[in-house]
Amino acid sequence: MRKKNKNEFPKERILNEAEVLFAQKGFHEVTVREITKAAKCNLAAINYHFGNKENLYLEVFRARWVPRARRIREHVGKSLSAQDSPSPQAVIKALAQAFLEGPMSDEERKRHSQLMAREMARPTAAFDLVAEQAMGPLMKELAEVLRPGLPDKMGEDRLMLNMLSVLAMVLYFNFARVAVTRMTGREYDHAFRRRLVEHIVEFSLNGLGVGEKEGDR
Amino acid sequence: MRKKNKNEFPKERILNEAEVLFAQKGFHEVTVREITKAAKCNLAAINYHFGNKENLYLEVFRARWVPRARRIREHVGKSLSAQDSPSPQAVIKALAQAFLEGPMSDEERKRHSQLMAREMARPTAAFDLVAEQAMGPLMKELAEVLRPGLPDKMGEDRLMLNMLSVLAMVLYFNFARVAVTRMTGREYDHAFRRRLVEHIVEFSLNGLGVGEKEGDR
DNA sequence: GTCTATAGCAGGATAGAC
DNA sequence: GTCTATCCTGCTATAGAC
Repeated sequence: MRKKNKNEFPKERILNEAEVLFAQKGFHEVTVREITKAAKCNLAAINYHFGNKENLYLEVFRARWVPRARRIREHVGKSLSAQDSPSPQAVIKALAQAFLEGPMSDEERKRHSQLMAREMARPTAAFDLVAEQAMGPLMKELAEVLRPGLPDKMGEDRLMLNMLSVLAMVLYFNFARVAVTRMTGREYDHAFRRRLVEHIVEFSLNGLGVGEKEGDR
Repeated sequence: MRKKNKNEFPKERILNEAEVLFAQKGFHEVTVREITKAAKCNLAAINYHFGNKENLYLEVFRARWVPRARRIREHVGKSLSAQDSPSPQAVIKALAQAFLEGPMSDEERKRHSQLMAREMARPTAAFDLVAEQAMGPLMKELAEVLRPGLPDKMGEDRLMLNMLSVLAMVLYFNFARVAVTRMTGREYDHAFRRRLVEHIVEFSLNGLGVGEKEGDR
C-alpha cells in the first residue's frame, strides 16, 4: 500500500507542510494555495481530504501536535524514571531540555512551541486539545515528581504558578527568538540553546527556593 | 479646533480602534472594514489618513505604543528614584507592577503586552520600534539599577538572560491569560494580578540569587 | 483520488461627488 | 475631509472531467 515515490501520501504531505506554515504564520496568514503548493499537490486536495481549511488546522493538532506532545512528556518521564526520586533540578532540566534540546530536531521543537504559544495567546477550537492533552497532563505529572523535593509548606497554587513560570521561559525563549537574539547579540545555535537550558534550570531552581547555592559554574 | 462631539477626530478614533483590534487579533485577521466600522467613520478614511492598512499598523506603534512604553519606563523610573539605591526586589516589583497593575487600565496594559508579544513572536516592520524604543532602553535601564545590588561576579550575559526571564513571565502572564486561567482555576481579577506580582517578584529574586530567604508571607 | 476550471465572495484600494 | 460606489485581486470551496 506504500506509494513508490520518495514522499508519503498527499494527505500526509499536506499535514506536514500545513503544520510548518501554520506554526510560522498562524492560521489566517496561510492560504490553502500556499499549503498545496508546498505539499506538491492540487488546490482541491485539502477540501477533498479534510473538508475545509479550518478542519485541516484541527487535524494538524490531532494528528501531529498532540502525539508529539505525548512523546515529549514520555521523554521527560523516561529521563526521570532512571532515578528513583528525581531532584527538582533533574525535573526542571528534563523539561527545559525537552523543549530546547530534546529528541527532535530544533525546527520541530520550535514548530511545536510556536503552535502552542499561538493557541495560548489566541485560543481557537484547538485550544481544548492543547489544554487537555498536553498542558494539563504535563502540569499534573510535573507536580507529582516535584512535590517530594519541595518544602512541605508550598501550596498547590504556588506550585502551579512556579511551573507556569518555568513553562513561560521555555516557550518565550522559543517563540521570541528574534528578540532574544537581538537583545543578547548571540546566534540561536546549539551552544546557545545549551546555555539557555543551564540558565533556565538555575533560575527556576532558585525561583523554586531550592537552589544549590550557585557554585556549579 | 475641538470637535463638538464626544469623541476626537476620525483619525484619532481610527488609531484607537485599530490598536484594540490589532492587539486582539493581529494584523491579518483584522479588516479595514472592521476598523472603520468600530471607529464610526468611512471605509475610505484609513487610506485617506494613513495611505494604507500597513502604514496604519505602523502608526499605531509610533503614535500609541511607543509613547506608552515610554510612560511605563518613566513610571518604573519614578518608583525607583524615591530610593537612592533601590534593592533588586524593588526593581523587579516596579517592573512587574508596571505591566500587571501599573498606572493604566488593565485593558490598556493587556493591549500593550499583546502587541509587544506579537511583534516578538513574528516581527514585522514595527519590530525595530519595539526593540529600539522600548526593549533596548528598558533592559539597559534595568541593568543599571540592578547591577549594584547583585553579586559582582554576575556577567553581563547572565544578567541579560535573567532580565529576559523576568520579561518572559510578565508577558506570558498577560498574553496567555486563557491558559493561565484554565490551569490555575482562578479569575484574572485584581486579586489575582496582585498575587501574580508577588509571585514574579519572589520567583525572580530567588532566580537572581538574591532572595530574602522566604519569610515574607 | 487527482486534476482543471470556475463560481462566489471578501479583501484593500481608489475615483470622484459633495 | 468625508462620503458612496466600484474596481480588482486573491481567497475558499465546489463541479465535473479524467
